[in-house]
Amino acid sequence: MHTFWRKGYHATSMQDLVDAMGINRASLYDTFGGKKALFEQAFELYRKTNAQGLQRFLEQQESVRVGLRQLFAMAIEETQSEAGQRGCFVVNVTTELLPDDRSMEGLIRANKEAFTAVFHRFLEQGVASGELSADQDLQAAANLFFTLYNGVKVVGKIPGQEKALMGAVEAALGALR
Amino acid sequence: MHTFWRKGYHATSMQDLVDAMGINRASLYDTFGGKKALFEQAFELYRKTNAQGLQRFLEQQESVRVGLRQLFAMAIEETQSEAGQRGCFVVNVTTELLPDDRSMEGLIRANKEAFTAVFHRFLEQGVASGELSADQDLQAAANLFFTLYNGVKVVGKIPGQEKALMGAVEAALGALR
DNA sequence: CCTAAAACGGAACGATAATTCCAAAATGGG
DNA sequence: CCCATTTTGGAATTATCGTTCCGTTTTAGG
Repeated sequence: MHTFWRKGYHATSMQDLVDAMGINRASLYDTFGGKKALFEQAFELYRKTNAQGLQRFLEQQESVRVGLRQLFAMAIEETQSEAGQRGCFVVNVTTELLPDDRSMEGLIRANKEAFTAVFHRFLEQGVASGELSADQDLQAAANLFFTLYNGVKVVGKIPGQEKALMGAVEAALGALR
Repeated sequence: MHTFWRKGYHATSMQDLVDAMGINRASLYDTFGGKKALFEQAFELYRKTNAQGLQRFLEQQESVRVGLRQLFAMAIEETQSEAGQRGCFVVNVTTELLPDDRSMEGLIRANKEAFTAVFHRFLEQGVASGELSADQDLQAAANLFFTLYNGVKVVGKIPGQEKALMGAVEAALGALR
């Protein structure tokens, strides 16, 4: 999974995967069926792990602003680390395979919807707790944070953008009333 | 250029390029030197064209909010068109080639800096004209709009996201005071 | 018109790619 | 321990890949 994440689908060879997984080439085919099937399974594992991680993180937050700030701070800090320079697997797949490979489109859309739903519920909690005002479009805000998250994972691939990205996040938080 | 833009670097074969450009394979090598060199030239042409287009567009805008709204509306509408589903060449290259291919990093960074500078000057004009309040971090706002633009170009690869993306943009505009 | 240069069509070259094959080795359960 | 199953190491298969080659055709300038 990490190899696909880092190099993308096309630039990852089966030998790369054999090396990374430490199993024999024939076993790899026996177990997974082929490059594409393996890719899809890796993608689905990543997507599920990611969405659950986000959900769990936000469940533990008491303040919407603080929670979102921390979420983005972690994401941004991660982009500056060795492993985090891979960016977001979903984002990488989106830009690499769409629009030509329609087979991934449904999964990518499902991921988007799951993420914005998590953001949306989190913002609703902010309204219920009185932190946020009820007179704003929470759906739009959820879409803003999801889209911004995608942007962060792209721009964060450029080394040295921590401060600029964190500024962008602070500006976006300013949109919450 | 369009082929690299759509398929990415690794998935584009020289035969794809021969077909797209309609010249002989040997001439292609004679003229450009090789796949990588051709890619870099295509990228630089795109980057320059794009940055100049953005500059020219914003120069004609009298209102910051209206100008940014239109800019993003156009970008979002474009993602729903056939040609626009390619997304943004720079974004695609960033996610495909970083972090492994460091040779593109300088160009990608330069592009980021050019774009945020254009946004920043535009916001400054808004302050000078009285539309925007001077007591906000214009650099952070410029970074927000640049990062959001990147996010739009990713999420916009999923068909049917026009409304959601436009909502995200409206939410982000709400951050301007 | 002539001729040098450029472009062409087609193929060769060596490497890489995904997938399959097979005898041998390793594993795990009875 | 035995044996069936799984995994292995190594290679083969077929196709594609980026690059180069070369005789022929086309082009453009004098």
